[in-house]
Amino acid sequence: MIEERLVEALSEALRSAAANLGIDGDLPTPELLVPKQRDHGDFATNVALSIASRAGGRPPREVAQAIADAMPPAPFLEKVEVAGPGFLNLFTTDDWLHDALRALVAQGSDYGRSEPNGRRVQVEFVSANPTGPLTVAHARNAAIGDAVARLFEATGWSVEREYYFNDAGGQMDRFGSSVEARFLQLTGREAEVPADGYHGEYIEDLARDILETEGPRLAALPDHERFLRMRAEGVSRVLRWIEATLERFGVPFDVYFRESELAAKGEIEAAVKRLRESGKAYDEEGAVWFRSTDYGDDKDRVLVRSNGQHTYFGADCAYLIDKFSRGFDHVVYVWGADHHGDVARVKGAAEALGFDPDAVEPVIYQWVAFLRDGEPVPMGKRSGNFITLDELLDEVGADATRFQLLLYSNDAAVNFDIEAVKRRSMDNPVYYVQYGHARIASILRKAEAEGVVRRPIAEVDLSVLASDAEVDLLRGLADVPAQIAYAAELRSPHRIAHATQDLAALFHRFYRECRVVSDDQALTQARLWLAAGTKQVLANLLGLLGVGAPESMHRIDGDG
RNA sequence: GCCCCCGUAGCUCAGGGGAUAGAGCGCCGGCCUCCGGAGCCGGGUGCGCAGGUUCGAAUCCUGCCGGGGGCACCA
Repeated sequence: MIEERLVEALSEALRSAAANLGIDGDLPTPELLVPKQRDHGDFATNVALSIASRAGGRPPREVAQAIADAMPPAPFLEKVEVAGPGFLNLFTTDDWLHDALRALVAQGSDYGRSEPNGRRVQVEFVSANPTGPLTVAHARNAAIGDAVARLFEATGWSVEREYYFNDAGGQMDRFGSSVEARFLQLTGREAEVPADGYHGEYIEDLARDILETEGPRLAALPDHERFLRMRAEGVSRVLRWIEATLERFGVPFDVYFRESELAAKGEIEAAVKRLRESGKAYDEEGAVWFRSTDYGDDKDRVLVRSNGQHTYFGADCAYLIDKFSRGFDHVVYVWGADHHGDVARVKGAAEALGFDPDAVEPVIYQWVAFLRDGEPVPMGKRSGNFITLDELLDEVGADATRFQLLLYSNDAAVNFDIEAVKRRSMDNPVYYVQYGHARIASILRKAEAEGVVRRPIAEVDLSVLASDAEVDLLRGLADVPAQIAYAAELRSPHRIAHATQDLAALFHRFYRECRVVSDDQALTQARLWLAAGTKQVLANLLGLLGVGAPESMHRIDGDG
């Protein structure tokens, strides 16, 4: 809010200075930056530098001075200085920081969030085929997808989380055959799990559960019927596992979408028809192809195979139709690095189908390698050799897992050392942040126990918060809405994770230097509100990551 | 071969074209008569290489080098 006012004032000064300097044409909107060094002011702008070349050879500093001289009075603005090559450094009074704290207290859990923008976005993520439990390989997708969804929510979007799965493809057939074989074995019949089937122990668990709940009579069904039944029984059970795991992980889906619905609704045919009409689909060698090379793909892609079955990509096109038919303004796909090659053709397909390709947004993240004390953890679902997400959550806990997975840029391939993350120490920064929150909670409890009653913040003089530690903390709190907006714009939850750490650090320093509850009642009141505001913001930020903000933490004894 | 991501401190990673590039871990040294020491303070080294754009480049562009991943009518 102060930023807007300063930009307004700067714009006015710029217009006036430009007229005097003989600069015509469009003027840029001055951009504010926060200088790294305090003596460079509270805010700065390089607008003089960016227009100096248009000022008839005048040095940038002279242009900057002209703008400074033309600055109208602005609320909270104390002085303007010309510095360096031609920066304008803006020095503000602390009043706006006090206003920011009051706004934060008034808005509570809404602080940092934007007003509803009336737009709907679908975030599709995880989307693992239900051939087995979710593994650690799915964890980053779930963490990023949910956090991105939360960032959309925080910036005013109405969000739907969707899980898409293939319930009828070749992979599912092999899964079905595997379950069927185990089931037959349990009923005493000769059967082999196909070599390319699923050999994990959990397949036997599924078969046993089906046997217990459905009875051995299923073995007597005609072969094909039995196979279909086994596949369906297996899928529904695995889906229940997946839903339970995701719930533990704090990831609620609104819709589980089966691929088979697309064909059932006739959307595969509709997609092919629309693509043909747009001239982007053609027949060759008995198959139907999409001219994805028109959209930057390196080769055209098959939509419908020569045997009449649609491809995954064909289903993707139909799925686009389905998504947009549900009225979303924007659809997001959260994809691992292996899908980067799909970006061009899916956006291309959207365009060919008559949708805005910019409304189709893949969020790509790089792989995470799971280690145990530096040794890679082997993966491989078919072999049954993997760590499930449930096991990871048992070992590490949901909060530490999510925070660790959201700590790095989506573009960074990360290592997740299970032993290191498990260690309840500074090895996992989540505890640093949560500790900050718990520490504030403890202070507030202490104040209450001592009978200190917080007066309404409107009656509290916040100007007593004058030390560096206090002002820095106030600044940190005031900057949070901008941080959230920027993280959301970039679809970068890791920025939020870093913001929580920065804020916790600001608080810990404040705590060290400033005693909150003291004999000075005026100071105590102001500091209690500062602490309470910090607690609120830490909780809000952690909430964006799906990480809990505990009121207390267990003390660590010894090596914990 | 083509495509995507990465290369910043000993390690793991932040860094929005701006001024003196940051954090955590690890290492060394301090700090509890006091609201939670899972904390605080201090100590130092770095943008892979070469060009280009710019008043200004870790950031944008090109090439090279190094690391990771992906390129089926599999579905």
